[in-house]
Amino acid sequence: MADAPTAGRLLALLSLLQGRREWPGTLLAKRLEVSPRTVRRDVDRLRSLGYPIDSTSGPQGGYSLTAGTAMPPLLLDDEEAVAVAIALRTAARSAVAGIEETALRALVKLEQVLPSELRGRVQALGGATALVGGGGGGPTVDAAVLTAIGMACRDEEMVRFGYRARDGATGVRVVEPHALLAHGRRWYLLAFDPSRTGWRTFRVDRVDSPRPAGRRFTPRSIPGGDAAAYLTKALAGVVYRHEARVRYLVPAAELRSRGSGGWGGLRADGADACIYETSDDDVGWLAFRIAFPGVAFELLEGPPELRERLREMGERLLAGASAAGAQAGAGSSRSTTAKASRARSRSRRSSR
Amino acid sequence: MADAPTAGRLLALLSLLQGRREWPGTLLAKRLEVSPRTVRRDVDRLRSLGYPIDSTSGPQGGYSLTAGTAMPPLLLDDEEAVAVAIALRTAARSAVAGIEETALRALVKLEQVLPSELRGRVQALGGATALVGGGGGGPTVDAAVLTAIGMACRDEEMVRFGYRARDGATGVRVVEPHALLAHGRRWYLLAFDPSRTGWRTFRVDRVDSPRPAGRRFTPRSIPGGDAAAYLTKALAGVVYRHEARVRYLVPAAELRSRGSGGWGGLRADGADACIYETSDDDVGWLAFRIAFPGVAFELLEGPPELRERLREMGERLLAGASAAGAQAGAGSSRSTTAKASRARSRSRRSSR
DNA sequence: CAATCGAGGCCAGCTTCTGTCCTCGATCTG
DNA sequence: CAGATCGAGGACAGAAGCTGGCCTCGATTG
Repeated sequence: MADAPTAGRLLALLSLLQGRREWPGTLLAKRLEVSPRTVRRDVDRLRSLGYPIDSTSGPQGGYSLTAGTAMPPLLLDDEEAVAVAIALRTAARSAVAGIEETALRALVKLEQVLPSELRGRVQALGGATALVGGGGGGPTVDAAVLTAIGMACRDEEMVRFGYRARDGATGVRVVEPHALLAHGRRWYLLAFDPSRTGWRTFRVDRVDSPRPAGRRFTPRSIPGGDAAAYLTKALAGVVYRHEARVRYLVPAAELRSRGSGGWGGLRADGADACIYETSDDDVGWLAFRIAFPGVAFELLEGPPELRERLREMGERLLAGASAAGAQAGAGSSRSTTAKASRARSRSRRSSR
Repeated sequence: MADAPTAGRLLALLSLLQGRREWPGTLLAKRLEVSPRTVRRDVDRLRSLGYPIDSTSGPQGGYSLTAGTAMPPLLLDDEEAVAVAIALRTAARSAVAGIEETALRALVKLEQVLPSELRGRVQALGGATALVGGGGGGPTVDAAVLTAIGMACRDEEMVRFGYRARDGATGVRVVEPHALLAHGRRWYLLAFDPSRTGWRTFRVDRVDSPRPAGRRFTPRSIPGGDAAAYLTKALAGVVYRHEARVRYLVPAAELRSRGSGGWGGLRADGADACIYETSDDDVGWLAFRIAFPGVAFELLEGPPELRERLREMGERLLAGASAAGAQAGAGSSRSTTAKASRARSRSRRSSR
């Protein structure tokens, strides 16, 4: 019983139409094993369901799905689904500003229905993937952790996880998850902790193996009403361990167009320079962020460790550039300019 | 006529099930405006169509869509669709190795049906996005160009575009597009050029405003049968302007785990080091690629310009860290600020 | 144990769908 | 320009398929 011939055929038709631009009606009829008349009727049905289907007459005419006003269901094949999952994982980890939360929501939706075999492929591919700009280190957010929590948020289900507090102490929490918010490069979970009868924010990169606790809860209203506002307020009190102020010798727009300037404030300083203020718990990541644009800069303010780290990076470059190739390299010895020798003489310490 | 009540309801049901984990049958019945009995039948229908729907009995029971063996159609809302589109655009531009082509295919599928209003939002958000690792420069591939060509490939439709050849000469081409392939950080179009009666590879970043030429073609078989193999062979003859060989003082696996080692060959050199061979037309990008891992290295072989560029980068870092512009080449640096000199005077390594 | 909720068989009635006609209009090709 | 191809869509009869009631049964929760 219940094989729903028409409904299934409509889905198949949608799938076919998404795979190619133009389909002649007769071909569709053959594929769907119905008469051409029925195909025409099916197309009508889809249209009346809101899917915009163009049709052209004459030889080489046919049907094609076009852009309308509503999103039709996306019918992805296995490979495409894996690609979308991986793309969303990296996007959720802040490859692009402003879409993290939405990307995560879509990812949760996808992972819920992703066949386990495909999930394995996503793991395999995505696991090997480095974070964008990850060269400088910084905490890593596991996409699996994110989606697990995201699912709990969506389903209003309590979640249990291990948490490593800032002082290093670890413990198990069971909380009512309310929202996952990306702030800067980090993800925060805003949740109500019943055992402490209060709202808490958790850094997701410190969350360990979250799993549904099995109990439902009815959402409480967040103080202030807005999760983002609450988080901002909660974070305002937190000062990252290391702060830095940098002056770049290029206009602010230049930096922004290169994708820098996030995770802190960037403002113009005259027409040809700009000031970048940022902070982080991790000196390595802070240094990488500053050096990333590859533009001349001055470190106006910052902890000694940061200066040291930047020097190390610089000396590593000088050392590497001056290395063995000079004696063995074919024609590359020409480049011993005054600037280079001066640089070498300054970098006595070998890297690592 | 033709309102297809059941088919539409099945789609709606799928959409509802994707939006939440558990739905009680009675709630679904109310939402879909049918009797609970019909809901049960609809669930049966979906199951017989291959969608795995779990159900739990008892109070707080309900239906939920779970992972099965086939991908169900993804029903995204507008925001999610935008997020997916942007995520795929960045993924196609090689954020993750190995899924570029598939991501592009999915993107083509999505863009075909993306409502124009949403397309505008994708443009607005995606346009502001910098390329991954874009700090070092290198050619930019426009996602719109990619999808336009990708659509032509899929639909076996001839495509017309402006092309800037390697020597700088520009011209208009009308070709039969066969495959888009990502190689290293670049995209290549493998196409048959009827006006020259031969196969050509085009670098997509040199393609300008592609648009469908309006004519169809029947695909020819690619010499050798495999597009990827053909491209590899075609590119083997091409030597990039600048070649480099670098020795990193960390194991190869370490680099790979950080997302480096692409766009060239990476092989182990003993247990604690590895050799990286790569080439590029652009020295700046080459230098960035080498410096990106933030690991001690030796430049074994490379053009003088590359050494010079690496030194420049190193000196910029040292200069910036010291914030003493006295000998910096930029010349624009002003007097050492009190803050900066104070900071320098206390620079000493500290623990983490 | 009682209440809740899904599973599913059965049936009557009716809506809906399909295939097969048919004509008409658009489009491309020779 | 004529003919071929292909979509649009009306009409119709017969065959499915679908729905909403009913019912019983089993699982789960409190």
